[in-house]
Amino acid sequence: MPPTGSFVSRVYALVRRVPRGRVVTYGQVAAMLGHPRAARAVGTALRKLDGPLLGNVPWQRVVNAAGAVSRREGFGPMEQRERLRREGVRFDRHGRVDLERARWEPSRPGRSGAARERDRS
DNA sequence: CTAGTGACTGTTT
DNA sequence: AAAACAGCCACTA
Repeated sequence: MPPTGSFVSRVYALVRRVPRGRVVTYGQVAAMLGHPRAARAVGTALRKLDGPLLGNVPWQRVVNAAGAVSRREGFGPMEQRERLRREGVRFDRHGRVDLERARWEPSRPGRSGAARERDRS
């Protein structure tokens, strides 16, 4: 387990708050934690996810600035894309998410409420 | 303390 | 649109 209060544990804590069907970017997470230039370190943190945390941290909801699933060692982006699809996240033909629509921001209302009203028009 | 190591990102080819 | 580059960073050996 990462030390309480460490950058890594704070990344996990934040990602846990991302709702189903919504995504955030590495850079966004870094910025929200007060380290706007630590996007890469966020990826490093998620890469080390294991044990019980794997089941408690919705790591699939973190994508890169282009809205795509980043490449990594081990397994391909298949699993992450599948997990997101299962939550209702749509991908375009380039395998990218429409961040304008799916990006989650704590301040911004979710799919229910004002946002739905806004999208109708 | 020094040197890598990437689930990153904005800029430039 | 895609690839190469160059900063950036927490973490690890």
